[in-house]
Amino acid sequence: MKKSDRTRQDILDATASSLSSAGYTATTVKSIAETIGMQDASIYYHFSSKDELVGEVLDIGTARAVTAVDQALAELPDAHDPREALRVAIIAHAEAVLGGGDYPRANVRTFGQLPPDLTHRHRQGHRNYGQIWTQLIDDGVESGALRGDLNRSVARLIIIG
Amino acid sequence: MKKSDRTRQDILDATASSLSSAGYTATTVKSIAETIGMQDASIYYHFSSKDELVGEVLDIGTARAVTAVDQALAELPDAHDPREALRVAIIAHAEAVLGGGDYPRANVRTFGQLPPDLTHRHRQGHRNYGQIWTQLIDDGVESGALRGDLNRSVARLIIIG
DNA sequence: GATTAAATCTAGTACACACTAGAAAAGTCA
DNA sequence: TGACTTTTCTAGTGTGTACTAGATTTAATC
Repeated sequence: MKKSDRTRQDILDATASSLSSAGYTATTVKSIAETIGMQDASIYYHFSSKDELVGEVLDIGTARAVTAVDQALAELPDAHDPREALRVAIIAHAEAVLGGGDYPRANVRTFGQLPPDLTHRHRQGHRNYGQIWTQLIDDGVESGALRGDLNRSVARLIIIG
Repeated sequence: MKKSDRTRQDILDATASSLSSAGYTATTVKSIAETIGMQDASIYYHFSSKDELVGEVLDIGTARAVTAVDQALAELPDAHDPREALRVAIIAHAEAVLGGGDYPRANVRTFGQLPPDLTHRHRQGHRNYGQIWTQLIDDGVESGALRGDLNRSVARLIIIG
């Protein structure tokens, strides 16, 4: 039970690395296998398809971004300025995406190049993440800390791309 | 000599459309041919390879963006504020990229998913375009209209992505 | 209208890719 | 060790892709 877990992790790591630097198409099952010194067919003992593997990597990436932002917000004092909340959230997000390792970066790098199935499968995860930001922005507007006439969707887009 | 030019244009248009909406990988020679009611093999009478075709589309796209920005700048009064120049340039750029048709959009959509050869081939074109912006930003800084402590590379990145 | 040139089509090849089946090896534990 | 399980490998299949060769049709020219 141990060996399998380690190998599985190696596969995930190699996939995240390749996705984040080379994108979806250039990330082949063969190239992943080569990175960890395996035959490509052996990957399928651990994952039933390339897209299941990629999907898991992307899920981990969004989960990490969510965790990073949640944690940053949790560390705020109880009574905090909505602007301050937005500020630390933006920083946490940027750090996760830019410097937080391959998993969150894989999401950004492969955005717009995934096959329809994968795109659809992860829409929910993205919606959940977007929800956090919608809330932060709404808080800011309603408390008067942010201008009420800003386009909230656009603001969200600018922040999280 | 006439028929060929029209067909060639049709192929370019169909390719630009597909690239801008579906990206590089999903844009197959067969799908392009189908769009204009041809067999995929017939494309090769007009273009020697998929990448030559795609390359031409991308070249047209960057050329249009350059033209749009140049033209906007040319319409400024002789003595103009560097900030004003930057402003009209940004607007011209955004209009070209977002609403200026499939060719400029193809560049944005396929960014980061092109095969190495194509990426390399268009680096010069991108550099030239970036040069315009570097100049605009430098003008702004040197005339004192923009803050001198801003990171010019980052500023350029923010504007043109 | 006949002859030549241009343009497209039919019918393939070659290759890279995801993926499968079953044999072989490596690991586990009595 | 020996029986059993887990993991990996060898050797393929099928499919979609870019691309080619040569026949065939369509357009242009005399």
